[in-house]
Amino acid sequence: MSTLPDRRTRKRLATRQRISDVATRLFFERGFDHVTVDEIADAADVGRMTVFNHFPRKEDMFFDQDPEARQVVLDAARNRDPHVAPIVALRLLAHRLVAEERPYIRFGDESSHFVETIAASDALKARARAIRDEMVNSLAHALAASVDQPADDIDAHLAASLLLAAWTVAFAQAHQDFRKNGAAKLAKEKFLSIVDKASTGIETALRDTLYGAIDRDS
Amino acid sequence: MSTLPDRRTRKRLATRQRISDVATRLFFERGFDHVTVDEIADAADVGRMTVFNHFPRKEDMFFDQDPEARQVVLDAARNRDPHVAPIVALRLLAHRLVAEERPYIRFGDESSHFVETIAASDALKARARAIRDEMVNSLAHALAASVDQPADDIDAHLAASLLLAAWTVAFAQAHQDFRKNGAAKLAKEKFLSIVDKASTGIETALRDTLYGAIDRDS
DNA sequence: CAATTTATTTATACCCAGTACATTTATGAT
DNA sequence: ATCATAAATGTACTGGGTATAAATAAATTG
Repeated sequence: MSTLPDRRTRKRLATRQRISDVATRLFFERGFDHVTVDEIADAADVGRMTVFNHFPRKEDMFFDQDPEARQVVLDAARNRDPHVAPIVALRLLAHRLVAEERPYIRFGDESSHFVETIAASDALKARARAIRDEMVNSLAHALAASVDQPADDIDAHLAASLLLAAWTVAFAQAHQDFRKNGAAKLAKEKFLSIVDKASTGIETALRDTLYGAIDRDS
Repeated sequence: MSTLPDRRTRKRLATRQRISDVATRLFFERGFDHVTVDEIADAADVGRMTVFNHFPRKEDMFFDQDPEARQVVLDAARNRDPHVAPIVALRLLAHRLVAEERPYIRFGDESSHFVETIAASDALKARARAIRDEMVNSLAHALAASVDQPADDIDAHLAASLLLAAWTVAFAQAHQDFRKNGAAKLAKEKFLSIVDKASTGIETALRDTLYGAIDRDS
């Protein structure tokens, strides 16, 4: 399948990884806003420009593994069981991700620290919102495509927007719950209960569309 | 009621207004990112520091009349008819605001240009998202207070988040519609149809809570 | 293996938003 | 007229991000 990349590529990836690791450590230790790019460059033993080569924005070092997380959601929208309505498929995805304890929907000390680091930084909060916005758009497109509708279909955008809003609230509340009780199990349950509550409502709003109903012709 | 402010205050407000006017004009002419704060200061004939005195962020000059817009929504949540469920009250507010053609929910060439200027600038988009986020929080608090629940009530947060997500989609789609057809009337109808569709769904999701149901004891 | 091309790293110099701090100037109060 | 206060301003700085070009290392070609 994947052939061994050449030395040039290996070194590039190694450098990138070293920068990411060093940056993550510093961000976690001292907070995003209190670490400068110059410090990261020094600590990773590379030039300042090299850092910006690999990470156009400082925030990209923090949200490094975000692309994979997005892909999981988009794949679920694209490869759903055709007998299950898109909104339902995404609700089931939430259950599966929580059950599998994926790195981005997990409730533990590490991910708590992650969330708190974001909360402490305006720049990170802004980037998190931007990522969510981009996610709304790509999810809307994926949903539309999954029912053979044009990419700018309004109901798809509405569904994507409401779903991600609900997930965001659920995630925030579940983390708050975890910080309070320290019980991952309860946090998970809280997360899913909010997702389920919102999903059924969104399904109702879009019940007359292709997103809330099962395809008739399959 | 409001007594005439003293000269000091009058001058301060005048300076502020002059900066805001000059900045808005420049932003509209050349795009937010292509106007520097120094240019604004020069054009308004004030020192650079004076600009930052009145507007801590460059973006604040653009979203100058935002605070009033927020207040309208919060007031509606607080002073609703007790026989109408909060979510319904906000749906009715949307209808009223559109009917009254409030500056922030209007569909015309001017507001189109406003929207396009935001779309062309990452900084403005980021600020718009931040404002929406703050709005979600204050609306959640207002909703919770309106039914005598604690400020961090989850259902209130869910309602606020879903409602603003829906409004945002509706606003964006209606503006897209207006740019395409140039018909304000159709754009209004599109806005309200999306708001209504989403609101009924949100109401369903929260039908067992105080936000989707009429108070029993009134 | 030597020569050449190509990708990566790096240094230098710059732009711009935003902050800290000190100073001046205009206004209000006594 | 004097004093206190608030607004406007100047200077100097921090830090993220960009443009450009030079240096270095790896791949490719003859």
